[in-house]
Amino acid sequence: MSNKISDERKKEIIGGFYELSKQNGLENTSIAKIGKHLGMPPSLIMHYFPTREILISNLISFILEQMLMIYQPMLEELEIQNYADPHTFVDRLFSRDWNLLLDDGVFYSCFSLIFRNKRIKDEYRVLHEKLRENLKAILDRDETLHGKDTELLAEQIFVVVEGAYYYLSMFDDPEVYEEKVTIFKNQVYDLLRKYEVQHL
Amino acid sequence: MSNKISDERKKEIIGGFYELSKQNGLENTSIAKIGKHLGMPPSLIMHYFPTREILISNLISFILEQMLMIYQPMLEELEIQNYADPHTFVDRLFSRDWNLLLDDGVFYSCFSLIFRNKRIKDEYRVLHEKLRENLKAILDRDETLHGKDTELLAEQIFVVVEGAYYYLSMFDDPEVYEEKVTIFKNQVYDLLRKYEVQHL
DNA sequence: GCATAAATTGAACGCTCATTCAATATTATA
DNA sequence: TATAATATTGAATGAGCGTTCAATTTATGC
Repeated sequence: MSNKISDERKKEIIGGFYELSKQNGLENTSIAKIGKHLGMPPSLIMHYFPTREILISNLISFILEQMLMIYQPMLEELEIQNYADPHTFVDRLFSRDWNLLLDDGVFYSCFSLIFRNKRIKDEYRVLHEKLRENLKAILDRDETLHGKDTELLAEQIFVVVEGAYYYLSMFDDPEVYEEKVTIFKNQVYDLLRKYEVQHL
Repeated sequence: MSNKISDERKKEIIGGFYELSKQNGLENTSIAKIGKHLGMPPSLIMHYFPTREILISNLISFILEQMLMIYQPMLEELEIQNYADPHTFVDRLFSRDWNLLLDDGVFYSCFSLIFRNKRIKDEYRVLHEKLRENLKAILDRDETLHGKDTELLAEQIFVVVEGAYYYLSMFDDPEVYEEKVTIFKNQVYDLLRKYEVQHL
């Protein structure tokens, strides 16, 4: 029911903003450049996003929505089988799938804004809590983990995943990269195993 | 022997750059603003740092040097006693000490540049490798860990530390913050214990 | 103390920035 | 079809940006 043209244009603009930020960096992407890229005057962009701050705020919402998409295939599986293998999900977290959804450079540029903007910080925190809650939901359906503190386990798994993402982004050599991925993946498997074993 | 005035001025400029970036963000800190802050014309800044890129490059070197200072008190202890308790060091990593040395906002702003600048990426990677090597050196002097893969252990410890730093920066409530710090600290203790136990 | 080099100044450059505004074109409503 | 609302245009604004340069002050070495 809501205004269709308006919504489409907004999506288009945020998409262009994201694309250019990916190429040239967030700090080098001006409203004029977005306009040129999309073939529209800067004034049209400012019609939909009255200030640059609002524009950035919307880019961040877009980015955080993208992040949640890592669960997309998992949720379908959950619906069909009422179960999803935690190990498979961990593999997925460490695969390149996430990079396909979201550019790391843009992500960390936006992340660095949390330190001077409380609203952005809150938005990031909520996203990270959602990521953990979703993992907890997956863990809760695994019977080997029944009765365990899956909230704690999800927290511990994700802190390794996030540390790994951060650290691995410094390595270009695919061989070294894969070697390190294996280490961190095993580190998470150990956590899962530790919880499973306590059950016996 | 080297030029004293020049070196002092350079330090002063980088210091001012860092201070203003802390307050207003890296992307909002211009050469003119640094000049005004330090009471010198922008042309003097450009005399010592011919381009803004070079200025940023030097800021990053400064920041990474600051990070290594987390080891300062530890190295003295190592020299005196030829031993440093790994648990004490882990506590130190999770304390606020690191935040005193370095502002998180500036740190992550600079970090986000690794994705479009290979030289910065390399510099960050080298720093992180140093952090791990230093921890390995501490672990190697602990007899309960003798003969163990301390390189792997250091890697696994730091990935938790780095994930924790990232995630914890989203929490302002001191109570929640402390609760989560405890979780991640225990996670690292578990890693240490796991390696120690295997020894018996 | 004089020559040379280094440090410092201040004015100026062209460019890009986010933002504004009034005018026009398009679409929706009645 | 007339009217109102929305979408789009293009030109203009002043401020701030990184950078250049020639001139001047200060320090250094002989």
